[in-house]
Amino acid sequence: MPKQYWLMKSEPDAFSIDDLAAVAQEPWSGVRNYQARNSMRDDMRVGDEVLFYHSNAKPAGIAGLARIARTAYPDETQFDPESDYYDPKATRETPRWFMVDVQFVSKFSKILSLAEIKSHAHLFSADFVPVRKGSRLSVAPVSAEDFRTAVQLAKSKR
DNA sequence: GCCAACGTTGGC
DNA sequence: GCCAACGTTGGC
Repeated sequence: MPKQYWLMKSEPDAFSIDDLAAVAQEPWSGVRNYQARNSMRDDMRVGDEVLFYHSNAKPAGIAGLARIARTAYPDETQFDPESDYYDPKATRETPRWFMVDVQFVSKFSKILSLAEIKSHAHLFSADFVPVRKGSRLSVAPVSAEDFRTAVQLAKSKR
């Protein structure tokens, strides 16, 4: 399968691009959306490239790049009654939620804000998640073209 | 804090 | 299987 591209959202108050840089690699636990899970479980491959998006941030936008370092395996937090992400319907025999490992690649010198992305919406496909109204997917596929465009835009900033 | 958009749940 | 109610996401 050719390399694929993704956008993954995180609230920087909880886990930012700086946090990812500090740990180098992180299990992406806590995803509790079926579409996002299916993308991680079925489609992500080691080496896939990721736009790391800060949501609920000032400003919101793409903060840097990451890559997939490990394919999907069961998210331990679903089995932990103490966890916010506990799922009583999940069992170790039939886990419901999966996670991948995400590895830090780079932090943009300046965040590519959502406002900037929208002001250049014509450069992106209509499917590009940040320009799609009301998109709430925490993990979403991105076309190779949109990925490249986002990286170029970010790097053209100073 | 507001609220639109969207996903999930559960009654029928 | 439909769909209203509800909860959450996420930009502003």
